[in-house]
Amino acid sequence: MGSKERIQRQKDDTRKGILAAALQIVKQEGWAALSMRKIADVIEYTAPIIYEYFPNKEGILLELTRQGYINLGLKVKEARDSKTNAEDQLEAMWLAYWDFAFEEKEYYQLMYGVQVNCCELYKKMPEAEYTTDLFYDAIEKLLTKQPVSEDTSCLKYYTFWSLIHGLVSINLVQKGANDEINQQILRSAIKAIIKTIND
Amino acid sequence: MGSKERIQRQKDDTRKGILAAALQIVKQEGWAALSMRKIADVIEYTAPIIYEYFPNKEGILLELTRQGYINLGLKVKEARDSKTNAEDQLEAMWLAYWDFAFEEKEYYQLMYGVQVNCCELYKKMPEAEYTTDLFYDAIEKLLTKQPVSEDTSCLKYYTFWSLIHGLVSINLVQKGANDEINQQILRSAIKAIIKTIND
DNA sequence: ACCTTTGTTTAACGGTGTTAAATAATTTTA
DNA sequence: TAAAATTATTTAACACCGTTAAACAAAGGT
Repeated sequence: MGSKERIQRQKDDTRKGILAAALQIVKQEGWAALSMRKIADVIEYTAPIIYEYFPNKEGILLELTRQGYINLGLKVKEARDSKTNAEDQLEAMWLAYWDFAFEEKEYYQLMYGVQVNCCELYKKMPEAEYTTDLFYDAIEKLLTKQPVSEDTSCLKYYTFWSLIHGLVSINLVQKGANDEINQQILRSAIKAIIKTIND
Repeated sequence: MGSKERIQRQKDDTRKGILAAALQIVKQEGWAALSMRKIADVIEYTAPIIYEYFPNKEGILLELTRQGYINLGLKVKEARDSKTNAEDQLEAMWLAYWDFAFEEKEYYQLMYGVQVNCCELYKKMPEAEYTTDLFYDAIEKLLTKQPVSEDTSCLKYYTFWSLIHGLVSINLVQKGANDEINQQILRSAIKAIIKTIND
């Protein structure tokens, strides 16, 4: 009965199709325009069929969020492995984070933007922790004062993240900004924080 | 005919009532739960009456945004005037900005959060520029290299704003964070940026 | 008292997420 | 192969949303 597997494959395909359709709509019309019926139109089904694959609309968003975190993690890891020096690694990692935010704008908005439930997100989404851990490790390598206190690395991590996330947020909504200035802010601020990392 | 004025006063009251009702609903149930019909319920009218006072829902949000910018401007100015030293002024101003974000959480979310139209916002909202100008002035006072180039102060302003806005955003969605750590990040980062303001 | 203007509501349109019931297609069983 | 059971899919409906046009009520002016 190989038909069982064929059917399963078809089901997997429609599931992927739903996610792809959602992303396509969002890229064309933005998050506000995403609706179950539009997704159904794209995959050439009617809306209720989607509920055979996802519990509800939020389930779709959650899955896309998960994909986003996995992709971001890969990019950041890749950036780290492209350098040997610890400082260069950390800088490259944040630049990769930055690039991801704009290359995968829709994903980033979903992951850090119009979030609904956030407190419970980290529990449901271990994938989100992976990227965080990468940054923590990189920061702790730069901390000379041993043993590294949890508070110190946490503080440094949040300082970095705040700056870059803030810069990203501002640029995602206020498109008019100059890209050169962004790069200047980004690089100089990262260097400045790295410099003061052992204060 | 003093009744004309009495009627106008009543109209103004219902207009304020609409805004107050909207804010009340948002504070109780969040921005996602705000609807025209709910507002109507609170002010004890039916929904269409709101359209006598605002062109549409966005009009209400726009007015609340305006109020937010005015309030923020006042708070920041107040903070500036509480100090004499230029460095202390700038620090106090950003701390006031920070406090506003959490004291008036709903306003801040509206002003910088789930924004819809942003490119056209600054044209329609001169109030938004007031606060920006305050910060620009404070930053330029600290710049020793004269004449002050537009690019430099812009760069410094965005660095500050990114950091603080990022920190605020993260804390508005991820409530679990420790407030002491936030204050530590905030103060140390502000001081660090101020220190490197003439690099 | 009538007419006009103003204030307010009711009803409706097209849209949203979601669910239950009805139907169509497929597979299993006799 | 024909009937039964299971699965896939759709239709119809519910309650909500923003918004608008028409109907209705109340007040004002003549």
